[in-house]
Amino acid sequence: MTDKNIPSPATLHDVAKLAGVSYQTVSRVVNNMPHVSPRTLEKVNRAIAELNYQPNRAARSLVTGKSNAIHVVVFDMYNLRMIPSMEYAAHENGFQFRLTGLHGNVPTKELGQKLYEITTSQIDGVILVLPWVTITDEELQRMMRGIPYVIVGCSLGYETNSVLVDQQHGTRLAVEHLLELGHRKIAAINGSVDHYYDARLRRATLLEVLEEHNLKLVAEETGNFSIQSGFDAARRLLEKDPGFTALFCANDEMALGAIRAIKDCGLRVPEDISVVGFDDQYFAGYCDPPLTTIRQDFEALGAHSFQQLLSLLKDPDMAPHQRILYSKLIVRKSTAHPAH
Amino acid sequence: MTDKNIPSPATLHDVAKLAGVSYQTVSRVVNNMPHVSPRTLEKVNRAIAELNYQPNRAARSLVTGKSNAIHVVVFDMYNLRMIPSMEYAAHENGFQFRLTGLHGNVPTKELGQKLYEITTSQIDGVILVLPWVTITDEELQRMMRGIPYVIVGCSLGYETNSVLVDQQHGTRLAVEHLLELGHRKIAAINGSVDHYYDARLRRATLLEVLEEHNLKLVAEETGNFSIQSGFDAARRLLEKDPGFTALFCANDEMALGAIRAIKDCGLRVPEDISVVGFDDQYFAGYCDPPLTTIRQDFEALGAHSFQQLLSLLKDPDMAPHQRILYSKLIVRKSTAHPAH
DNA sequence: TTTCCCTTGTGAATCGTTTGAGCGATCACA
DNA sequence: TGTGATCGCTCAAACGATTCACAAGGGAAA
Repeated sequence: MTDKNIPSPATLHDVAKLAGVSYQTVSRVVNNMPHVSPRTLEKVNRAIAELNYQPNRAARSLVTGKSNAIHVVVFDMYNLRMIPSMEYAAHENGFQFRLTGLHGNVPTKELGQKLYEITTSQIDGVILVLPWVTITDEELQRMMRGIPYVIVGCSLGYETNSVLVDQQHGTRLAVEHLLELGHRKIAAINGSVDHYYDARLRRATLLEVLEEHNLKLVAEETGNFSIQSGFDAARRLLEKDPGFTALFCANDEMALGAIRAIKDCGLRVPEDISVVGFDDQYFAGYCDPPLTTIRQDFEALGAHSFQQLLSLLKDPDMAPHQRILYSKLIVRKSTAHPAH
Repeated sequence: MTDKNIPSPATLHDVAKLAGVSYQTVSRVVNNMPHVSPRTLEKVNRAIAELNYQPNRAARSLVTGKSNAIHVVVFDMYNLRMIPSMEYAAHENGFQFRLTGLHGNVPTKELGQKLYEITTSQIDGVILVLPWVTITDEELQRMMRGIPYVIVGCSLGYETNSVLVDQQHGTRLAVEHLLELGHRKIAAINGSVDHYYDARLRRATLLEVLEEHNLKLVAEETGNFSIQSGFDAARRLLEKDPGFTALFCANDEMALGAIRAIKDCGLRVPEDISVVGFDDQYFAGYCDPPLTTIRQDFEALGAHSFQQLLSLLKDPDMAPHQRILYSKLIVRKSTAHPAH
């Protein structure tokens, strides 16, 4: 009924007929192939514009085996902030953007199934946002069946294209900041070391830097990166009362929760306890006190990962490399000299 | 070189050969069509499993004109929190998830171009996350070329499938809460009424409720929903010093910024000024003071919008309807009786 | 005028499916 | 035993592009 008003999209033939050339020639124009005179080019382009012609992606995909689309696989929707920048970069470069989120701790087999579906969908490239590493480079490479891919957020070794933030550098900045302020009794709320690559690196670096100064972590709890878990973890730390003067939190959300817990105990931040976060989430500058933290540029992470995929698409034989971004220390009001 | 190890995906023919039947029969099996004997079904299924067969989406798409995919168009990546729940629902139901974000204030023509590309890509359905309304129902309907779609976040009238949150109800809750506490001098930081449907409704309802109590807004500023803009707007309000005791903010981010500005002036929240936010973002319960706000269930919004699209896909002649979600008041510590 | 290249058209094959038509074989019923 | 109907399966034609090889026509250079 209403369907009558909707003309089915124009095809190559329609354009050809209107322009008075063969559909072959139209195909040449559409694909920017040589051997077409300016005059016919003009005619064809006008016909294309008039009919509002768009090549049928399915047909094109079928014969070329390509799709002009990339697929992003995100685990636990780990850091949504990367998504818009990836999406933007993809469309800017003429690629469709497809997304799938994996939930919970995905076993390798299920991941394999998902990747099989994706890699057999004529997709041009894949970005894997992997917060952990329960998979080897070889396994992944096999699963990807020759489709170009880049990994974001963790490293599987130098043989794999990846883009990541140097967690050791960032953590070092945070810890050394606390040390310079004079803190010696430092506690931490870490993320799950078993599940998160970043969490593991941050924790290891924390211990390493302390060791360099002949110090030990006075206490430690683990959270799941949520505000609530930071709150709970800080409560546990304070109950044990190990007398720490500074608290290193593996992300801003947990730092926010921790600050609430500290205040609830009648202590002040930073006078009694200094708190550093990680990530510089958009609320970090506006909580109370404004959070000293390590800024990670997630937008850049997303944009770079697409760029790397794009390079790989253009030159499939490109030597794999890792792109490392560095984070920086943002000093605000949640850290100060210890009272002593 | 490495390509040798990657077997090209199996086709219907491969499966057919292995199972010893014709490829059309395999097609029948794959598509759960009747008229296939249990014995051949069994044979074919075993062959499918053995070859790890996945139908070629492009080929299927080409002939059916469908894609088993939905496309979500988000303006300004307005509220990312809806994305994961949409994505999840889509994949749960066997649909691919494609995403495009539109940036800035997109003119209708450009929107039309984007939608043309999308609707001619054999997509099954579209979800439009539209924060504003510079387009009419008819225009949109024409642009969608018969592809089923639902709108999220604003209403284009009862003829259009949409799912939205009742902004008037939520705003009323917030304002009446302030009035019940005894506030009479209320100021507001609104979102841009020209650009956002929600902002317009919230502002209008705010004025309406006040009017019902024979009150007027004592002062008003406009922000762009960012923390910084809330901070700036609050500064301007305080400079003018209209002596308000309560501040209505059109979202939590602006409320957060406003609280910072208020504190910077040496005033206290809620003792000197009560603040209500909107949305109940995840940080709202943990800022200082914890924010009284209106909770909007964005996850439900995303899930429902997919469900509505799914119903529409199953029955294209379904009568259009609007699905309204209600928000609720979350009272925390940022509001109190006025000092007088 | 001849030669050659550049432009364009012709024709056909191919990509991996879906889908309606059609063809035997089976089976119930009279 | 003859007649349809039904069942299980196969044939063959699309779907809309890309990508060959090849030939015809035109214009410019020799």
